[in-house]
Amino acid sequence: MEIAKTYDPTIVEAKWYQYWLDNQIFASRPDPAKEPYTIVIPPPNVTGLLHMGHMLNNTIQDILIRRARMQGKEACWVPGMDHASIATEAKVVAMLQERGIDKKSLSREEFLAYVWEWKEKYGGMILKQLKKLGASCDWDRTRFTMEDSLSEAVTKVFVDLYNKGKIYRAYRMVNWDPKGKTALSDEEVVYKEVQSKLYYVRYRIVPENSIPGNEQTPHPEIVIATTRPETILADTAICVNPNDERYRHLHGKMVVIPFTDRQIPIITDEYVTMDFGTGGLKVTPAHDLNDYELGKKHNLPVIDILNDDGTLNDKCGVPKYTGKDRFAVRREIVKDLEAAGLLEKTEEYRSNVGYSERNPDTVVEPKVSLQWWLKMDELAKPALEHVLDDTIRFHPDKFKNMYRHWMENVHDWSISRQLWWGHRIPAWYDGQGNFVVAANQEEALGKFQVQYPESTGEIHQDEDVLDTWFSAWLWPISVFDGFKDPENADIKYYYPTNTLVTGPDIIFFWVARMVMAGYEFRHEFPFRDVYFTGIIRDQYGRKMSKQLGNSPDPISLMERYGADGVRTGLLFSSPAGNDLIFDTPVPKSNKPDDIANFLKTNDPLESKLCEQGRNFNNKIWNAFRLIKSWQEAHQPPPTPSKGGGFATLPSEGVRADVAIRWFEARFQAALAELEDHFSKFRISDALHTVYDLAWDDFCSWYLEMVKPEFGQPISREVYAATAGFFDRLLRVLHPFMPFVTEEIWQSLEPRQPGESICVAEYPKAEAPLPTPPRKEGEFLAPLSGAGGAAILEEASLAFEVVRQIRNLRNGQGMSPKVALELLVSTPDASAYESFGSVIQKLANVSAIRVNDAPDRKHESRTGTGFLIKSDEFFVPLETTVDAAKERQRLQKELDHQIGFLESVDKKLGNEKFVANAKPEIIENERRKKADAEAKIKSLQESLASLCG
RNA sequence: GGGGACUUAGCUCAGUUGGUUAGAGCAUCUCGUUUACACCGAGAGGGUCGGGGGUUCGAGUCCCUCAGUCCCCACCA
Repeated sequence: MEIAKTYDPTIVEAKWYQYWLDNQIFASRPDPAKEPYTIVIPPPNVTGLLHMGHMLNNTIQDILIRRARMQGKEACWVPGMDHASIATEAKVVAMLQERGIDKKSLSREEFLAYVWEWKEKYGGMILKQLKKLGASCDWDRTRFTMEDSLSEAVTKVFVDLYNKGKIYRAYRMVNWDPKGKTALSDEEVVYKEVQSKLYYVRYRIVPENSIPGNEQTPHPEIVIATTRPETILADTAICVNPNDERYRHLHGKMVVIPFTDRQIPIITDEYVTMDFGTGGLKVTPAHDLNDYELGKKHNLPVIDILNDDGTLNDKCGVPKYTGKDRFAVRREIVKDLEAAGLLEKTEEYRSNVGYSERNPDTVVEPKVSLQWWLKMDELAKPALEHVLDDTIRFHPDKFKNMYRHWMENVHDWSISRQLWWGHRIPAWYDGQGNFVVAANQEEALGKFQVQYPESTGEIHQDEDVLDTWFSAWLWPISVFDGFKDPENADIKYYYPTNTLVTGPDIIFFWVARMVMAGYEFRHEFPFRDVYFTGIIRDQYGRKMSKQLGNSPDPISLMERYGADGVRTGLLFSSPAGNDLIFDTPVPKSNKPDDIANFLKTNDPLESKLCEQGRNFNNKIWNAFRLIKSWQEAHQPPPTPSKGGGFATLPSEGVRADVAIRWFEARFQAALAELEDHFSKFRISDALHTVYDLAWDDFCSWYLEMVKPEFGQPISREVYAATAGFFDRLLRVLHPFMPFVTEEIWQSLEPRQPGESICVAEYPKAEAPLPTPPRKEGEFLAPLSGAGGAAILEEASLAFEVVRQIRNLRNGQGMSPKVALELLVSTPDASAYESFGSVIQKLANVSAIRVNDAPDRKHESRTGTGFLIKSDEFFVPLETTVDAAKERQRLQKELDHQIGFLESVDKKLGNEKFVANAKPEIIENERRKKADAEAKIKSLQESLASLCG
């Protein structure tokens, strides 16, 4: 069989994903014999498309779930979608507008028909894209927040919370999105600092109201600084600080609103800061939260001059402004004020302005309106407590602080939205101002008969829908039908879930509220661990977003580098809890010209990270090709040997028992490291561990050790051990790169139909064993712990020797093909007994003579040497070495050692160090001193002999 | 304004209770097309650990301070 030299993921990935689906590998059902491991996906927007954030987030979830599945747990990853009320509605409104249809011209039913049509057409694309990534979700469990049974859950919860007195209806100041024409929660407002202006406006004092005898007042007017001059028309008072001497004489007077004949009083309140602006504040209760509170305190009227779409209504009292947008009016009124001599001056000013999260160009208006609210104080208590006491663990735990701060200052949640796409609020009204909350119209009628027997006529349901997050916060419960049937087998088995993987940007929107719902409705936490991924940024440090056009297309990336390549590429640089910079080139701005210029000289899909991921895949692929070639090569019959073991074949050239024992020990150490990383959610570190294990230890060292000469056979035992290692290596790699590992695993040995590496057992760490006697024939004994540590130490010495010899050749410009002789002088020869053949093979050493040349320094032969710890090495060379080069090298090393010795001597000569440091530290310093002294002595001798 | 974090090689980051003269990957440079892999192999160079001060026998690590970057919360018009 011919195996391609480079791995081609394109065909392979689709093939195996289909195989996994066909064989129901990802399907899960409660199995009391197994421990459940559950993840619910953060449901992406139903009409959303995959972006880099999803890639990272879902890769991490997939790694966790695949590993758990291989560890024999009942792994269940529930996928699904969010109806994304405001985001989807905004998209459909825009789509209709393009088609020339105005939402206002449609009935609710007509509009919703369009949304459902849109959802059918574009919905769920993201789930298909997740399959490309390799996400091992149980697709049979796919849920949608607007499907019937989840909608029922929402209604049930609403009615329940209303009956408990936690949901209420009230007039309050809310954040109003004039584009979406809906209320928003505090969390849906994004503040941006913008350059604006501070306008100093003159308000004329009404003379009739001036105090008698004081007509010659020096202040016929009061100047007020404002950033929003258009709201002058909604002012209901001017407020100054009572202690402000400048305005004492104006207390209680009236001023005239410019361009109107409306008069408002000058009131006093200590709330006003004297040293900001002019020390005077215009009070606009309808359009500013603080003014609203101030207005309530002083019983001021509320004059709302804005329509729902942000245009001015006729309450503004100036006909020419009526019907115009607030920003247009701002420009106009500034001109008018100036013309009227009422604008004293204008100053540049930076201030924070709230924008709608979903309509990012839309400035949010504070607006008083009648909305539904959810009381948060009681819900927050257990949710806060159990994060602080680590019942629910945050990774990284710095997010606990953020969480605590929000929970301690939580405001009631404004849950109603003036939209159509979403869960309609289950409240019914009669025409007389009465209402009831009920699961459906029939129940509502019943309630009316009991509560309002006098009520007559038709009832109608609330027109508004609920905030998207009001269904999302139920997700870990509702996906298992925990509301519909609280005692069903699924919810009892899978809940609480194990791990939530999400971005820190939705910690308040979603995570905090899920915790609340968990305790409120199941009296238990919804997940044990929350892993917050970083946010993906571009090379300029900007968050990747559609608006900026700075995100590479994930599907194209996967087509170029393979899903496995992109997965590993992303994770190579994913510090736990920190943002990650993705390295594809991006245009500096999203202006068409910039993009065009950018594309002329840049490849937007070029990514060193993904390349590294792809190269890693290829490396594994080629290890496979090598091992496979051995399998197919002729193997000799089992080699007879003493004691049930085997003798190394000449073609292998090394003591295979040493190679095998060493890699076994190395593998065990890596497994322990992996376990540690995973337990701390250090996923990127875990990848680095398997990367090093596979590339360096397995490919560069182990395979090179046992590799027979070209065309020569390998012994059956070594092949079996190697194939066994490779199999286990593939298993630890599989969660990170599912496709390539499946492809190789399937070809490595004949497999049964339906068999898959996805459900192959994850390698377990062996219990530590005592050092096995190093007798031939016992090499297969499992080895770790003390025995493992010893062999790992011997190996690292041997590897250092190999590196030094390679380096020496390199420095002398010698070909690797020239075999060298190696003389060793050492107090402990054991490492050379076991690893001597390894050194010979990998460094191309013809013979090692250990403690065999005590007088080698007096030998007349030319050569060169080096030191590792206390072992001295000498390589005799036929040809004369470049003496100058060699001297330079030795001198450099000598200088380093002298400096090193000085620093050690300084420490040991310090009485306080000897008195205070821990004994093992001092012992270590003494050893360092002895080593350095030995090295210096040897180096000096070498230099001397080189000169002589 | 309140809170949190970060600043280590050209770049992206490790450095877990303070203890060898600080590590990795990428990039750069040198050598090598040898027989799994040039999506490869063997090497090299590159850091006064943001600045300053302190604690300590000893500081990348702990404390203070200054500077810069970022995030969250609040929203004095």
